[in-house]
Amino acid sequence: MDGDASQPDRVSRPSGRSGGGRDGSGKRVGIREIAQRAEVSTATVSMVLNQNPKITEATRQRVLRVIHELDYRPNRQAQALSSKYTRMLGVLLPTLRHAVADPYFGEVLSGIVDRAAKRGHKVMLENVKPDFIKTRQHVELFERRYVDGVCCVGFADRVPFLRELVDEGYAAIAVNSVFDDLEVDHVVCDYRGGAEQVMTCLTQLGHSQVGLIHGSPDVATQRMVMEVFAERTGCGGGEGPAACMVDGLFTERGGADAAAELLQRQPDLTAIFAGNDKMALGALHYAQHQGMRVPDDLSIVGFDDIPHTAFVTPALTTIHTPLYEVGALSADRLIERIRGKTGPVSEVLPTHLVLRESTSIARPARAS
Amino acid sequence: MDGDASQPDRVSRPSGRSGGGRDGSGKRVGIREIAQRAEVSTATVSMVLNQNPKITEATRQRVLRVIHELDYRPNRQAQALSSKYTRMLGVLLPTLRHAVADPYFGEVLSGIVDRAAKRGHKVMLENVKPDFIKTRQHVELFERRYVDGVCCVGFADRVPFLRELVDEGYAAIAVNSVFDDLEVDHVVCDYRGGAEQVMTCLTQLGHSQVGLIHGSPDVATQRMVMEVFAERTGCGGGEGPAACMVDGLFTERGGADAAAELLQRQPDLTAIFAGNDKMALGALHYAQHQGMRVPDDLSIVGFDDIPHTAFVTPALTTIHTPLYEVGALSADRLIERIRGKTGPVSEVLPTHLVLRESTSIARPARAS
DNA sequence: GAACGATGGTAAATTGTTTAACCATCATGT
DNA sequence: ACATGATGGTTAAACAATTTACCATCGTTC
Repeated sequence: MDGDASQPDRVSRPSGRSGGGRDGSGKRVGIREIAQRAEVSTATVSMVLNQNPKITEATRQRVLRVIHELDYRPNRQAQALSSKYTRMLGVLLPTLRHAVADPYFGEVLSGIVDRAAKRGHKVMLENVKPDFIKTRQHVELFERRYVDGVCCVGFADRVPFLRELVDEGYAAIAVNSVFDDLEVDHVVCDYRGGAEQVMTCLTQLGHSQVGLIHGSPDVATQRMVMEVFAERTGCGGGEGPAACMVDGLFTERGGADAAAELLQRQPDLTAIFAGNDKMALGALHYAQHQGMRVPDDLSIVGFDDIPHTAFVTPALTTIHTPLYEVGALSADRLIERIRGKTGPVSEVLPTHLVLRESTSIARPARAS
Repeated sequence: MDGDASQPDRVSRPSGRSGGGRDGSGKRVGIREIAQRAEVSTATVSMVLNQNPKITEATRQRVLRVIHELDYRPNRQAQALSSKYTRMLGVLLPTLRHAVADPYFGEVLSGIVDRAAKRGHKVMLENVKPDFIKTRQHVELFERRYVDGVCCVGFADRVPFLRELVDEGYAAIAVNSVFDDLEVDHVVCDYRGGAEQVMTCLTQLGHSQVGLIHGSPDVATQRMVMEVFAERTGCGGGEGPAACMVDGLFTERGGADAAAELLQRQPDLTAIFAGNDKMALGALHYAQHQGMRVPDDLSIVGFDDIPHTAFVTPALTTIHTPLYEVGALSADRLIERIRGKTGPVSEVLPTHLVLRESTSIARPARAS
């Protein structure tokens, strides 16, 4: 998939295992034994391991043969110690417990882990609780040489630790989030574009009274959705709280409550747009519970296209966000940055509308 | 929480940062500089770091002061290289992509990460795909000294790699799973007990026609549920497939399909017991979709008590499994095993019934 | 006062790689 | 014939800790 020569020391499995890479006396075999048996220096072996082109094909083969014979595997700690890199990526997640349980994070995390593995890197997980920052674990990660770089997933604006890392010159990337007052590498889905598509779709279906359930406005991507919504509806652009939008806290429960609030404020609402699928599902649940028919009485649109949305009845119309790819690309870009590639990274991946069953033409406006 | 002196080298943050642990010339400060400035040997500093009681309180303080002044942080790779331990745990998950999206794994994983952190360990994530085994990454994890031990979460019976690890003498623990033909440390919830409670509850409510939606019979914990179910209902103990139980594949979709199958086979069913909550939710969804009233027409019981179950309508009666604790305890036991504690580990954590709204007294049997 | 064991510390070896600097050897251009 | 530049390696010094002997000192005990 990528012609990337970035798995230096992965050597294919030897045919005859001789006890898991130990020599006769039971001691682990090291680079020295290989060098000895192949009648070369350890430097040469190291260069073979790292595919240094300086080495002739002939000697390369000779060394490789011995490596296979002795089932030699380089010690990662030693490699990390003497080389500049640990080949370990950190993934920072807030409140891991609930984050990991979310399909959203599952996709992103898988993308990161898979791509990192493909590039010869491992991934370490960190649960970022307030205590984590307070004890300065985030810099410790770098200063103690645990990792070469970190992926930050799911943080809201007020995370000073990210700024600190960037300032110190450590490699960090924001995964599917942006921070407008901070220049940090990031890979995000096109939330703005997605929101536009939703609004266009709803408009075409004749919906003029639309409510928005957004996640925390501390999250820049949610603000984008709010902005687009405000531009398109003319409601909510101002300073104070607007009648047409309610915070759904990113959760199903919150989405349900927000839907209740919206419908109470504006009973003539014909459509609800939610900033993520969980909130949309909550709204759907609430509406059905209230005896409303979706989509006949109320159209609902989500955001993210988590797997579950296709299963629920009616299947949810939503915006597909390529979260797995976001994770994968983040890992790629982070690794490049680690390897010294400079220049700001700012990738925006396209989103698209997935039209399913939870949307339809607006019901005629109630006679007033 | 634990009086465990197992975070040797975490030193509290220095007051005056002098540039992130670098000396005047911009070079990272090492144990040598500390030793020099404190007028002791590097061995002494190392011993202070590792809380070796051999060191006098007076010198300990002197060294500590210098450590704080210079903002020194020991290099983890070097520590790992020269000591016997990496202080890294691996977590092996099958098909990470979907696994992580599951609240089940979220809880377990959080438990592992939190407890590991508390014990001064980091956690590495591995996505176990067929290729992972084929390229023998599982042994590489140990032989290349990536990890000291691994937690295996969510694997079915036929995972030869676990046996191999155990045979080679590597530290591994099965998290919430058991393998009856393999003696490996494990920490599990009491599935048998949970199933008994469910059956007792249903019996008391007067349900005599109960169907079971189980997960893959390749998973020992599901087999336990199946066995208890068979004992209590007298159905399904034999060899061939029984009318009263269907495989729900652990998914919502599968649960829905299984419910359809069960109800078609036995229209007089008054209750369905599912081996996990997702399948139960699928069954619930199907039943409601068919116009059945839950719990009036059909009682449904799940297993695991994932957060979502409390939110759905009707809220699901289920068995609470302490998954976070399972993860945490697994990390504990694994670390103990790594440190040389021998003897098989076999912890069974109690489960309990959470009675919510999806169960009620059985509807009267249809007049035949 | 000599022998002895504890106490608190040190010097030096060890861990297993990478890498910078150096060095033959050989083909090439002048 | 000779300086020149690649080519393909080697030597030895990092890398940054831990750990194993070993050692001096001191307080006891007989």
